[in-house]
Amino acid sequence: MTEDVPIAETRRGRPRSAAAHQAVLAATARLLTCGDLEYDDLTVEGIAAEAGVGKQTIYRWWPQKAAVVLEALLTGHLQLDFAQVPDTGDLRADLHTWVDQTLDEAFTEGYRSMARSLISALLAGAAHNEGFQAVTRIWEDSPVADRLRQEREAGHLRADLDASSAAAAIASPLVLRLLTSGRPEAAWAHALVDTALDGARTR
Amino acid sequence: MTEDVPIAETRRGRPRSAAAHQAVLAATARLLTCGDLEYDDLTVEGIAAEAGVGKQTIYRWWPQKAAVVLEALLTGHLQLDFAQVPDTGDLRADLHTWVDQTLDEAFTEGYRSMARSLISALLAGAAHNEGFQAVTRIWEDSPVADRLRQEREAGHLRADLDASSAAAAIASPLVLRLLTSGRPEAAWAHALVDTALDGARTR
Amino acid sequence: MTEDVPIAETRRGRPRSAAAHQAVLAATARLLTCGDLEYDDLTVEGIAAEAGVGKQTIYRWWPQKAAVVLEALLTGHLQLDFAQVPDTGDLRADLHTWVDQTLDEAFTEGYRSMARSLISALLAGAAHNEGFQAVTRIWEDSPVADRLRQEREAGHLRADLDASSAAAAIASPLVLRLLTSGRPEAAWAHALVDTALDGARTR
Amino acid sequence: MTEDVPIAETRRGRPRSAAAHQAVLAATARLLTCGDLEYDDLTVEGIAAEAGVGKQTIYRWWPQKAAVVLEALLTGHLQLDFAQVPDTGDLRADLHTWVDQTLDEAFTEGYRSMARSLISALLAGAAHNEGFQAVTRIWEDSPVADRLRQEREAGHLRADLDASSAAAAIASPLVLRLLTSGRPEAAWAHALVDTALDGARTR
DNA sequence: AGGTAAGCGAGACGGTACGTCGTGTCTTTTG
DNA sequence: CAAAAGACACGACGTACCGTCTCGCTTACCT
Repeated sequence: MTEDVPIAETRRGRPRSAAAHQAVLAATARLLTCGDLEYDDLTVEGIAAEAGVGKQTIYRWWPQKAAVVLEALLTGHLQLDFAQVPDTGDLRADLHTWVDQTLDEAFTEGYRSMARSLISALLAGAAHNEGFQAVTRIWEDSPVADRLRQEREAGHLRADLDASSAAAAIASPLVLRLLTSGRPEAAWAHALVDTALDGARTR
Repeated sequence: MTEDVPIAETRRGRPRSAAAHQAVLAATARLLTCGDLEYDDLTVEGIAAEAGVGKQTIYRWWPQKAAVVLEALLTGHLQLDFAQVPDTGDLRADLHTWVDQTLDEAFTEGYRSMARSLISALLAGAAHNEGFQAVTRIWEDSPVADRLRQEREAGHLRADLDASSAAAAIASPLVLRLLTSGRPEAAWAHALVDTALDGARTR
Repeated sequence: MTEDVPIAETRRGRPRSAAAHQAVLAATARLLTCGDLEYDDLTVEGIAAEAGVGKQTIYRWWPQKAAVVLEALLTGHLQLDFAQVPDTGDLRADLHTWVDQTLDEAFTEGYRSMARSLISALLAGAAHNEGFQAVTRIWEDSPVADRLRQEREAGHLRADLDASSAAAAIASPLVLRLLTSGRPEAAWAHALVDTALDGARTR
Repeated sequence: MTEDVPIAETRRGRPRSAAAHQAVLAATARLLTCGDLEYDDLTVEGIAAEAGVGKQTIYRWWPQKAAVVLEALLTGHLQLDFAQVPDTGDLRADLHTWVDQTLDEAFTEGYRSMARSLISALLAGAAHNEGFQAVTRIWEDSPVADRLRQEREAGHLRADLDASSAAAAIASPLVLRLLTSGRPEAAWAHALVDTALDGARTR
């Protein structure tokens, strides 16, 4: 996030306080996680206060609020991972289970506000900042993609399968539904898995 | 958006001005479309000024900025539709074409800021407002869903296919990519179509 | 205030409501008296609501808020009289008593807010409206003036005494002190009476 | 106005900008004096704009509009002093002259709107704010009081005369008249002086 | 060892927009 | 046809944050 290319160029003056840096990221994560704070309600002043840090210290190191959130995300202060895909040997059943689990978790109250925080951050930041593209990895490089790759190697799936794309076909619709507050029916979600596995065409 | 339950309950006092109502929606669309205005830069005061309307009139009828934008969207003042799916008889080729077209359009500058406007509005609003679920229709009831239904009726697709779900498997990943500013590679997008049609499994 | 000369001229349509007129004045007095409402906090909307009357009905008959208050004052809906001057035969003692009483009353909480309401109204109105000069009568034609006139007729005071002016010399300083929230010392107030009776010059 | 208790308590953070402080007072005086602005028409937003200052800066230091005006008054940014009392040796003639001058000045248009500004400020503020009692000094510590004190020391007036009280007996009625827009007759005003000097009683 | 160049918490600064409130006008239905 | 109800355009209110700017420190390198 912050350009840290100290090419032997020893900086003069007081060095950056690592403590302040961490405090900011931790405060950000704390506010988004525990509080009932949406991303939009998150303020730089609020972060500074929570972190016990001067506002200027934040502006010195991050160009905008979204950058703070993104760094909190990428450094793991803010966790937003999907559940693991179980492995019973039956891919279809495993993915159905994963989809159900994911929806269960997603529509748990605490999680949802955090998830929306993430996506709001993503959007607000991504609109103007190239670095934010990384966020798509969250669903495109999800455990689902790993499993699909693994099954492909085992020869159970098409050899030319684009695992990332196929994972996105399952996870992206779920993410968008998660954001719009309407929990989809299980059948709809299972159909996503079935379509991705079997295709729409008659076999 | 506005409760229109005309239970013969004749309202007293001056009736709501349809002109003001329309002026607000039109002004909103005008600002987002023609101007170089992002959703975040759109202000209630700005809408009121552009519409020649009192600020209070907006707050009287819409709880938040996002609701105004949503209504502008749903009433067609703000157009954000997907392209039509061409019909050459070859479903796969048609969908590939549609995907390419959609990405071309989406990564046109003017369109993108408007599209992000939509989704930001959606998110800010959807988090707390049940009415906003309607926004999912934009991609789940897209022309792709219609085409899939039509092909299913013609017997070219599985009879038990959930067309909405399958359309989402194609459109949702595109929407999310659109929001995160990184244009996906054509191969990735085509793979979405192929997975949806043929499935991941070996046939 | 309002021309109410319905000279047998049978008007068509719904007759003007005397009840509404009275209700407005009564509501005004009620709000200023009982409530903890200052004049500035008094609103036309508030009066209309309290009176169960349309806002327009008020604007139809009075040009401004101050005019309503003034009429309430002049018609006695709003009482703001000074205490009577006792008559023990000793003018000086009587005026000292009156001054003490007036201050006691004035610095009673309920009274003060009403009195300030009056004066605020007076000022707001008087600045732009000739009719408001009448308000000066409250202190210049106070019971003190009457008593001075009476004593002058009895030959106890100078025959050429301007009773109104002399009464003002006593009452006006009290009124201004009342408005500025600092209760004057009794000695200062008694000195007002003594100066007015004996003059500043050595005798 | 602002608590200036410099208890060696070194304040942290950026110190208050004296420039902004002065700019606000100057702008207030400028608007009330030069403009055709009544006190009621004076807005905090207007002051901020005229002063080139953020609105919050005003609210940070003054609780209400009236307090700004009062401070402008007390610091001399806004001049509202009475004329000097001439000194020809003849006290009565001098006071008559002063009264006439004061009324002439008071009923000059420019002055009056400013004067009402003062009193409106006074009232709105004084009702709830102890600090506003200072305003009474404007008429009770007027040049008249000084002159009376001086004459008392010279033995021309009663040794026990309360000069402040006697000055109030002359000035307060004038102030109230000034506020209620009716210019009193000269005779009435002269009678005030005569009563204050000679008393009402027959000598 | 002292000088000096940052960084630090704090918080005031000029701004912009917020969402609310009150004004005085207007347009309905009701009596 | 006036009165009630209440929506309307307008504009000020007081608040919340923005991103910038002093302050008086503290820290750690560099003479």
